[in-house]
Amino acid sequence: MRCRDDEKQQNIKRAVIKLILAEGFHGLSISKIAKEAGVSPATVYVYYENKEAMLYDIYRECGEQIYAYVLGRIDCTSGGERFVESMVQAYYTYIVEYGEEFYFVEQFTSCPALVGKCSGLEGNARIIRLFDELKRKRIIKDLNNQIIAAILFNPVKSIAVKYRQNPDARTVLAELIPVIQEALLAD
Amino acid sequence: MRCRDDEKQQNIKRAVIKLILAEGFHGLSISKIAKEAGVSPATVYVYYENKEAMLYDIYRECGEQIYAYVLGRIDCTSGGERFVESMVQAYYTYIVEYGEEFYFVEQFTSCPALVGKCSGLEGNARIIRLFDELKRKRIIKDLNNQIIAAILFNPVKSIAVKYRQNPDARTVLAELIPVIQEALLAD
Amino acid sequence: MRCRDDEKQQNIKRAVIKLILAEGFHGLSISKIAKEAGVSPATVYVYYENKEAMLYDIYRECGEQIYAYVLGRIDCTSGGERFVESMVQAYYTYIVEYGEEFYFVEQFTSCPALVGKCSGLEGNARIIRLFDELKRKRIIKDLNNQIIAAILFNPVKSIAVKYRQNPDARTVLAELIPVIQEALLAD
Amino acid sequence: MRCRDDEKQQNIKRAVIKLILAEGFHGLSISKIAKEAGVSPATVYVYYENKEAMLYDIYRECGEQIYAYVLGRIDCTSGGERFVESMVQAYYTYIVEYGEEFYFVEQFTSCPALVGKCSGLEGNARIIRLFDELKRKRIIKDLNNQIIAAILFNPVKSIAVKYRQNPDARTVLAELIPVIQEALLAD
DNA sequence: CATGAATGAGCGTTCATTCAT
DNA sequence: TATGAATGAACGCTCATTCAT
Repeated sequence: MRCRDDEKQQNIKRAVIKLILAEGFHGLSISKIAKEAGVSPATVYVYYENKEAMLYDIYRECGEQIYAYVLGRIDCTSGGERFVESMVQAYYTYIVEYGEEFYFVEQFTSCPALVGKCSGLEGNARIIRLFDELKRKRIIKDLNNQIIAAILFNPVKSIAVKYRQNPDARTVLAELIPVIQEALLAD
Repeated sequence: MRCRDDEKQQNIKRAVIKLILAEGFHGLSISKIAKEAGVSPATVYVYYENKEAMLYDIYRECGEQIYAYVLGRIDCTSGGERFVESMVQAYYTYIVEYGEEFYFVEQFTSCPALVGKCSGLEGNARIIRLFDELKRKRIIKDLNNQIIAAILFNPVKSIAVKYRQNPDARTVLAELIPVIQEALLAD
Repeated sequence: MRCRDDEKQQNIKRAVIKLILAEGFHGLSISKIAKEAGVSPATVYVYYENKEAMLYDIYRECGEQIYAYVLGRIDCTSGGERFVESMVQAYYTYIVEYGEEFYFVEQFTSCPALVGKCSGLEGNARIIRLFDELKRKRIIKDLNNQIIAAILFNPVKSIAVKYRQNPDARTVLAELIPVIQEALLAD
Repeated sequence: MRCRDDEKQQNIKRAVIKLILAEGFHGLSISKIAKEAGVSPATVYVYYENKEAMLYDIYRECGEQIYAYVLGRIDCTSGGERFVESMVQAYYTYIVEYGEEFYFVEQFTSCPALVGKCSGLEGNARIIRLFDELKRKRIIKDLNNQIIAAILFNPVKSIAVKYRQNPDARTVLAELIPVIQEALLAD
């Protein structure tokens, strides 16, 4: 018998991510996905149980990828300032390099109807543990984790979005880093 | 074609906002809207040219409403600390009181396919002018406006979303305010 | 506004009945029905909630029609022999004249998956009451109603089916009537 | 292509018969059959040329089985009354014991679109020959064979269906037997 | 202005069947 | 022989929109 082709599933995943950026969750359809992925609509159902499960699955993959990317590039051993800087840089680089995945996760996350049916990401728990550790070591202030995450990620995100493919972005980022450092790091 | 101040149009608008929260932009349909609003599908087209125009229109209304709400509750005359505090409080209160409108705007905004076809909101320009003025008065640091906005709004937003209807929210908010003040206010 | 067109619903009904005879319940599809009825597939859903409900509805109409037809042509006032004769003739004539409706009901009835979700026909209760009355009057034997109905209807049915459009049918029917009379009538 | 006496083919056959009872001919699909039979969809095509041929084949097997079962249990040597009684008992027992097969044949038979493409069953010819012989021996009346078959089989069938798993069935059957005897047996 | 009817196009999904192993 | 992958076609149904009143 023919064997499950991992490349086909990758094509489908890529098609979904690409189309979501171009047309949003509304405007996404199985037949568009199939056409973009170069397979038959029925083939999609070989790899995913249904559309909803497919989106959850891809969301999970992309969501975890973000955390893995950032966590893999953080420098936690050279003090708080370096920690913030490396985190911001990593997150910004991720958004620039993986824009499509990023926007997929963004749209999915900001839709309560979608994210509400989905359990939290594993990567998020890892970040929280990291924050707790850094607080214990008195590297960052003893703040609510939600606040830390919000200050650390959201401004970078909004700059990355606004300055998409604008060379000034790095300058703005350089301006942002000390602000975050001042806000989060213990004296 | 328009007939503002009509109760029917308000019903339609409310229906859209409610359904978007419950089911997302995907899953929204004219017939669902009509049913929820208690009108005929054809009636929707009396008030809006088509579905897309309807969404843009409602987005614009809701988006401007946020800025109007917050700008109307900011205290700009009692120093930077009070400015930050009043802004955070106003934004948080808005999200709690107008959750449906907030999520509608959030989802719309995070969808490039939608927001890309829409010009910026007027309220955003007013906020930018306010920032510029506060920078000129040396009340807030001379930072990129995108950074200021991101630091001011995004953490509040993520707390409001996470702590939805949780009484601890106000405590967390109180913790957040000094962090933002430290980050943004000129010494 | 445009008004619901009763003729359209009749066309749909006729299309269903015709197609069921030609192709069976399997092989029946909304698009075939729509084509045969000269309407759009979507129009079918103006008149029926869904395919299943449509079939139940048409089944009920056709089923009751059979009972109404036969009950309207029975001669109950001229003794048992005339009763049996008139019943047999009426039922046979119905099958010949309304073959499509008859086969629709037959197929529906013999499918447990379909008929099991459907409550009994009103006409059946009327027939049972008639049997009870005839038994009380000692016109027919005091037999289980199921037996009476089976002897009265099933042989006619199987002859009508086998001799479809064959002129010998009437001869065979004439042969059948006394057999049924002997079987059911009180001495 | 065939490989009779194979357990896989029996599983497929059983799956078809079971599913037809549960869901009707509409609602039957190769993949459901395969799942129920514990084989791959492709395997079905090893044993049957296509879906239609499979149904015809199984119908033929089940149809002949009924005749074989009943003919094997008839007592033709102890007079007409015993003949009718044994026939009724045999047929009833078959329906109770092989309900799934019975309903399969019933549904198939009552669908002109299916049965019309299928030649008559061999068992039917044997029954007809038996009737002719009994008529020649003046055991049963000289009636049209269709009538005999209808009176002999259909009432039993309708009682078996109505009284499915109801202990009263045997009582009703006992009531039916003399009626049939009176109707069919020569004086 | 307001409507329920009407629709062609498209939806997500499953179909019967074939392919490659 | 037996399989899971693969598919174009079709499924039942809903869509955004227009029509006739």
